[in-house]
Amino acid sequence: MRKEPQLKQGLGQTLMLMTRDFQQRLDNDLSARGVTGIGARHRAVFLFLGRNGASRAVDLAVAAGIRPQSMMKIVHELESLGLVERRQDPSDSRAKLIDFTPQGHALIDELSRSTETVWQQYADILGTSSLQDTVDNLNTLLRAGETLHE
Amino acid sequence: MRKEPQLKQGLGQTLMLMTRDFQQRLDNDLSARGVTGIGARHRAVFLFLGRNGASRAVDLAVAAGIRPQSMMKIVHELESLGLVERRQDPSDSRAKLIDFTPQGHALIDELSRSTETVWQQYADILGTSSLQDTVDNLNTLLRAGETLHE
DNA sequence: ACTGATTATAAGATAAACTGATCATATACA
DNA sequence: TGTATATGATCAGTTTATCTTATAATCAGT
Repeated sequence: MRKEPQLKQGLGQTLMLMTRDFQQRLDNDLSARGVTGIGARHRAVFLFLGRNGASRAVDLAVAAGIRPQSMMKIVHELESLGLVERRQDPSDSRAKLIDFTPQGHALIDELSRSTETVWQQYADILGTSSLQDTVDNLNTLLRAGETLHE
Repeated sequence: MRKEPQLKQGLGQTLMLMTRDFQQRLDNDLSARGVTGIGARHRAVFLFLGRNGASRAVDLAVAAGIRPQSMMKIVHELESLGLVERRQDPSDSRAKLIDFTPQGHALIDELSRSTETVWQQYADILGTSSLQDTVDNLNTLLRAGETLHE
């Protein structure tokens, strides 16, 4: 019915919709295993902490591409859910380190499993190596533009 | 400079940040040629109309991945800027067709030129064929998941 | 010690999308 | 023909996510 999209003009749209697609698949898988009430921005924090260990709010914000003040709200929400805690950074008395609580540790496991599931769903469509190439290419573009956004 | 932030980002994060990167590059290029005040969601409408011709609000909404009620607001904004107009759809008296005004036509040209520029920036990093493959793969994933989101 | 940068944080504003409801018209079918 | 259901546009109000502005504490370099 509708025309074939012109890829050059549709790149922005493709990226936006793929972002949604991924998050929706993740939502679906998490819901299926009974994990609810944790949105995409919460998950971003969790996955970052899982990869990088206890972190400062400012680093979480940079990774999420938002302001530290905006990240505070997310952290407070996770804190009041008992999933993360803030403790003093011993190396800098201005800073606080955000880290998992034991409950948070349980959740990161679920989350990791779900991201793995979605990855596999994508791999089933594209094949593992094409998917890997695609993600590598995106990350290459991202790193190339890193200096651009400050 | 502080610690390295993102060496191995998760896929979700990569997609989210790439979406931002693209929009930011587009913003930069448009600003450089004096086009301002048109955000990403406005551009999405414009590019869709450029590809598909006069369209219904509901189709614009689907393409943007948002609700028709949300799309209304965007259309109203573009209308009050004199960039699009709504006219009766002759084939369905419930429906209205959203289309460019002459001013809108001028803007779509600028916009096309800028998307071309950003595409070229990316091509300079990855090479044309890798970039093309990457976008093709994303679109494949997107089409595969189309039935999933309704 | 002074200066400027960094970190956390609060408060309020703004943006962008949502839900729910209404109205008009179209389409299917008994 | 008439009635039920679906579609399309649209409004009002709400929620969510982020931004801007501002404050206070601490750090690092001169």
